[in-house]
This record gives sequence, structure tokens and C-alpha cells, in this order.
Amino acid sequence: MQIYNTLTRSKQEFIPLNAPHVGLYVCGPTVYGDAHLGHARPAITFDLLYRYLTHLGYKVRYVRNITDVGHLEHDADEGEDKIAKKARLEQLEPMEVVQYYTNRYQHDMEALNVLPPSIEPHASGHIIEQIAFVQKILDAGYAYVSEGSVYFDVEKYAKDYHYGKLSGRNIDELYAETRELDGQQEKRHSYDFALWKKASPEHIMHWPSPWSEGFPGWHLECSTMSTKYLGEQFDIHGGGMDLMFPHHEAEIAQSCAALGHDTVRYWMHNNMITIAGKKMGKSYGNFITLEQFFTGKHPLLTKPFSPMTIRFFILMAHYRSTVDFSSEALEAAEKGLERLTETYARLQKLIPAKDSTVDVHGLRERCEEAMADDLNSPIVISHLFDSARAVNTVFDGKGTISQEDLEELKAVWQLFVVGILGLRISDTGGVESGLDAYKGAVDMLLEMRLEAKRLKDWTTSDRIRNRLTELGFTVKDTKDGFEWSL
RNA sequence: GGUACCUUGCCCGAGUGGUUAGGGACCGGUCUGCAAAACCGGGGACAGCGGUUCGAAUCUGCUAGGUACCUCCA
Repeated sequence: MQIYNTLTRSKQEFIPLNAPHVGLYVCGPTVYGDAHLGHARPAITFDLLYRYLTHLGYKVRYVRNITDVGHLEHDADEGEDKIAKKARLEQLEPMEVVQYYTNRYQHDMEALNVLPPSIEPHASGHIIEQIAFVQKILDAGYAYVSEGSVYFDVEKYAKDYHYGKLSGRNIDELYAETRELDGQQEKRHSYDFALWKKASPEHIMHWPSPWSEGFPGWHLECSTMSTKYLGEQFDIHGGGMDLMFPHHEAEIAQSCAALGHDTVRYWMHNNMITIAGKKMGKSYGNFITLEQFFTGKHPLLTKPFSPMTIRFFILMAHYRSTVDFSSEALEAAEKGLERLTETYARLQKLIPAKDSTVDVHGLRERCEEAMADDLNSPIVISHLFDSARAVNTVFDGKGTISQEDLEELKAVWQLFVVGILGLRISDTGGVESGLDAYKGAVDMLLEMRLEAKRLKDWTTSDRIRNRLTELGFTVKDTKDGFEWSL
């Protein structure tokens, strides 16, 4: 398959280092607040990649971290740890906050049908490894200790390696731009970044280290944990575009400094979700949490949107494009998904004929081709819609499909809709299986309605349909029967 | 200011130098007790101005508008 590698700014053939094994690392959430729509994007993008690589036969070790230490708050005077601040405000143990939001994150991800990663390591659980990593960088001569903190020596590093190769920045510009910042007396240069930070007295999340009682720097956990679980060289590192600089650039520098070589072979970055053209983010205060989408409780939402609608909405755009949120766009996605879902249910009921009048050939190949081209999910979806037309034509009795074609079509839908796009749809159009009695009862009511219709007893037939509609069912008459969903 | 990127029909959103993306909405038709769904058909587009080319939405230059990163951020 082809993958767009941010490092080379081009699509490249993906060749794993140790096939059939693939190492995949993705930057996970900082657990100090509820996940919003922006968090769903990388989760779903790399879930798609994970599912597709697995489909291709690779054995993927997917590592997605939980950041629970180290990130600094932008307006905090003393560089206070985000989680510590929130914890003090709410009078909770930091770990209690971490656990609370981790649980909620995982709950949201499950709702979005995002598969759990193979390993979900916490930064706080890898302090020892991070200290060792800092020591390695110190030993290599690319860091210095200053008043209990350890800083990465960007200038020294830039002499031996290419600092800025991922983001396209160069050190001279950085120097010109960041010299204005104050409060950086401990550092030799403003663009140096912390590997280990000495904790201030009011800072409650801290650990002992050779340099001070403190906490690891912002970028260190990813270098440390990716190396620990995927090795000194691994295949793919993913994350949001906003992490390219400084986070991923710093990661590259740290890893090269400590190990003497690059660790990541393919860098993949998903684009942002915007709202009215602006990036949706915490600092803009314009984000909508996933929970709010699911409940519809937000002024910008006209109604609740199911997790699958959110997932489908995100998959309808290519992961490297920005996607603009609006209630209208989401409603359009919802209707599209509904059409796909209903067609899927009908596909299960089709009765094969001697031969096909509809053409379903090449669907599998076209879908595979789209996926292999840097995960082009919108194209996959467009092919599925094309074949939906064929399914509905047969369902309407206006065409036929052979046994062989039908089986192929079912298999392709199962593979791409359910397996790769990860759309959780049931074969009864929304009702979970295992409720046979309940389904039987609804079927019986509709059988009675059918009988009433035969007798032209429209009063009874409408009464049944109207009552079912009131209860939340959707009833649709078909050529010689009915179908329903909840 | 620096760097990167974007601008497609009413809306969302793909795209290869020459052939229909797709979805939603809309209009017409078929089917139907009604409704819903489905199917068939339909219109419309590539920010503006130049250039390269037999031919450009697709390559190139300029202009306009917008976004992201440079500070925590998916």
C-alpha cells in the first residue's frame, strides 16, 4: 500500500521492517478533560489503518499512549502540570482524575467502534524508563543539567543531525522567533526543551530522579515508550498535524540523540476538524465533546448524533483534509449512513437467481485499490454507494443476482463496511441480535397489518403503523411485505 | 514576520493533464390505498488573471481570500 509520509512529503510504498510484523505508535490523549470531536479523528484514522493493515495480513502491534504527566499549561506562571492543577481545583488525587478521564475516553472510543490498541501505556507508569532515556541523551552529550532540570541542547544536536526535518523549520528561524520569550533563564537557548523538569513546591505530581524531585518533559514519553514497546526502529508513527512541531520534531531529536539514528520510518498525520473554518480545540474553546454529540446537548447541535454517524462523517473525508463540522453536514452523513445500513440489511435478504442483470464485478478490487492509496476511505464509500444501487435494484425486483455474485457482494460488504470502515451496523437495520422474541412480536403485528391491508381495512393498518411509529419504529412497505427498524 | 497548506456545483466532499466521483438537498418520472423507502432521469463546478500544452480543475507564475504551526493542543 501507499502511505503519505510527512517526512518526505510524498506517498511511498509501505514496506514493513520485519514483515509480517508491523509496529504502529500513535499519540493518544492527555487525560484531563472529556474527549471532543477532534480526538475522534486520529482515533478513527489510525483505527482504519490498524484494521486495514490487519486485513492485509500483517500482525500489528498498535501502541497508543495515555498522557497523564508532564504537559504544561500555557498560561501557568510556573509551568504547572496540567493534571496537577485540575486535581487541586477539584480536590482529587491526580491519579483519580487520570483514571476518571481515561475511563471516559475509553468509553467514547468503544462507542465509536475504535478497536483498543495492543498496548495503552501511561507516561506515569514509565518514569524509570524515561529517566534512563534522559541519561542516555546526557551521556551522548546532547543535554545539560541546569538547576535540577535537564534540557535538550538543540544547537549541539543541530550540528550533528538535521533538526527540523519533519516540520521544515530551521534553527535560525526558531532562534529569531523565540528569543522574545522570557522566564527561560535556565536554558542556554530559548528553543531548548525540557527533558526533566524540577518540580516547584506546589507541584504535586513528582518523582525522584538523579537531578531533582520532578517530572519528565513534554515530549519524552513518546520516545521512551515507542522504543520500549516497538524497538529502536519501527514502522509507523501517527498523530495529529498539530503535533508535528514541536512535539514530533522533539521526539525525533530525542531518539536520534539517544540512539544515534532515526526510529520512525513513516510519519503519518491526520488533519484537523474545524468548526466554522476554525480549528476545534481546547484553547479556542469551540469544541464539542463526544458525549455532547451523543446526547445532542450543545447549542450548535440540532439533535443527537449517534457514534456511528460521527464515525461515518469522519470517514467520508480523507484523513489529510480538514473537515468542517456543521450540523447540516452531520445530518447529511446520517442520512447517507442510514441508506448504507438499510441496504446492508436488504443485502442479507436477497434471493439469488440463475444469473445477474446487475454488475457487481470489480467492487472488491476498486475498494482495495482505494484503501491501498493512502487510506482513501471516501472513495471506498463512493464505491459502496454505487453497489448499493445494484442491491436495491434487485431488492425491488427490477433485477436479478446470481448466487456467486451475491456471495461475493455480501463478503465484500462484510469486509469493507463492517471489518475495515468499522461501521457497526446490524443485519436488521438497527436492532441488536439476541432479541428474537421481541423481533417476532413486531413481525407478528406487521403480519396482522399486512392481513388488514389485504382486506383493505386501512383503519387497522394505519393504526398499527402509526402506533409503532409513535413508539419509535420505522415501518416501510415493500413489494410484497414490509421492513422495519427502530 | 517565518514555514506549510487550502480555495471544487445549493451544502458536504473525492479527483487523474483529455472519459460520470460519491453523499445530502432540489426538480421530473416509476412504484404505491396513503406514507416511507427504493429505482430511473435531470440540472448545475472547479477563487481571479496570465503562462506551458493539441488539450488543465489537475503543471507553472502572480493576485485575492482563508487555515494551521511557530505556545498546551488530536
